[in-house]
Amino acid sequence: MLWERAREPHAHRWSLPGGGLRVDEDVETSIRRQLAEKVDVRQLSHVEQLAVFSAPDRVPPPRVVATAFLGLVPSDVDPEVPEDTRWHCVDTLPSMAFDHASIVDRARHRLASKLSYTNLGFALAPPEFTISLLRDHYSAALGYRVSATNLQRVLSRRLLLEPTGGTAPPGPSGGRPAALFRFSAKGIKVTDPFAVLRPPGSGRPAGGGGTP
Amino acid sequence: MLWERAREPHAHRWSLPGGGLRVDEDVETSIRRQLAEKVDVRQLSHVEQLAVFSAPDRVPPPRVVATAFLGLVPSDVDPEVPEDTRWHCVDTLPSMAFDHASIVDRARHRLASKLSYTNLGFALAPPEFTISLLRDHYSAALGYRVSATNLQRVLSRRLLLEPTGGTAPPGPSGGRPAALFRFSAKGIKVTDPFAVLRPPGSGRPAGGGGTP
DNA sequence: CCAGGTTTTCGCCTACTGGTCGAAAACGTC
DNA sequence: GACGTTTTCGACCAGTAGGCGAAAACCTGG
Repeated sequence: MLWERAREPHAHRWSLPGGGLRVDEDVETSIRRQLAEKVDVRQLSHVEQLAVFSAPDRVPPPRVVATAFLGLVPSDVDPEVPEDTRWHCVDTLPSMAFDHASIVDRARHRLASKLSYTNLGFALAPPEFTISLLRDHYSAALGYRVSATNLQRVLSRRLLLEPTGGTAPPGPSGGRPAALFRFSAKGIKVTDPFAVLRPPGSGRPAGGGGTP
Repeated sequence: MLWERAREPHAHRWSLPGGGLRVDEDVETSIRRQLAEKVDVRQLSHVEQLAVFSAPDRVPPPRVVATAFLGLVPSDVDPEVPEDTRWHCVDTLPSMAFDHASIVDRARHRLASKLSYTNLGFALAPPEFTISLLRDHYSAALGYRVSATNLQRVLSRRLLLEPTGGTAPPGPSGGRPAALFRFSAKGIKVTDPFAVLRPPGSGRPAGGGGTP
């Protein structure tokens, strides 16, 4: 979501939403306040600090240090934005003001990485979703084709998919109706990473073996 | 590494090294400059932004926003520090000034997480190291026992371990001398994450099959 | 110099995980 | 009712992690 600057510097160029930090708020409160002027903040499914951008010449003087955030909105919400603001496809972004292009770059990298070691992918989808939708989001964020079969198995083996029982109507060209799922958070947040080097004794599920 | 504050507020309490950002430097340059007053900066094997701490009341007025960093030093360097500064064990830290305890907490969490999905573990060890040493670092950072056997296999399967040919002398109580390894960075940085959902066609190593 | 303790290293086995393929199911349209 | 489409499921294979236990290589004490 970009906003067309009205004033100099970089007037009429697209830039990320944001603004100054007030003395009585922390940075997350601040960015949520700034965003509230653009969209309904309750739509945000995830917000996290991205990085501090602080090159002395990143903006014309006076010097400004920016704390950039990564915010996600589920794909089902149709966020209405004010006149001077517009949603863009990340693959076809216009030229942007200041160092905002590199901020977007970092955000895309962060999201793609986190899809691998967290469950952040669910923050991209509505509360109820089909596997195909989820796969499309993964594909878009990662930049390569993802198999729905594999995605479903990997996620359901982690006990993250809970079928709602309902189905979604097929598209205009027919096809089997897709089953609906929701994110099954068994005390897990979408941001929790799963370890690769696990604690000892955690590879052994209860039971097993065989006393035939 | 903590530093004992000389002046109010929080005089005589331990705090993380740091200081004000100058107008002509970015935050990373700044923290490296601040650290240079304490230790030889060339010893740092890794530096990354941790997070911005910005609660309005985190320090007594006037308000200060801090960009915290995570810095790693290989375990073989014995960093000499000035009089007012000391290295502490992270498990037995003294009471700290401001919100610095929560900063340390976050740093420990970040390091433990990153050990799983990056090769940051190598930044904890000297250029040449034994598997046991590496395992000890992993165990300390993760907080649970790690098997040297498994660690070696996992890392060498990723082609990250390169034997130097040398061996390290055994400890005072004997034992087989340990082989020395170095980090084999084949165009890989210690910070590069490895994806769990891989691009299609990457599970197939060249060749394979069988035409006997 | 040999017996016993210690630490590292290697091989084997098992369970789990991810990737791929193809068949079957469930829909729409012609 | 035949055909195209999309989803779903099962099967197969290779790669990966965890867990022994044996062997190797060293030390010390008798």
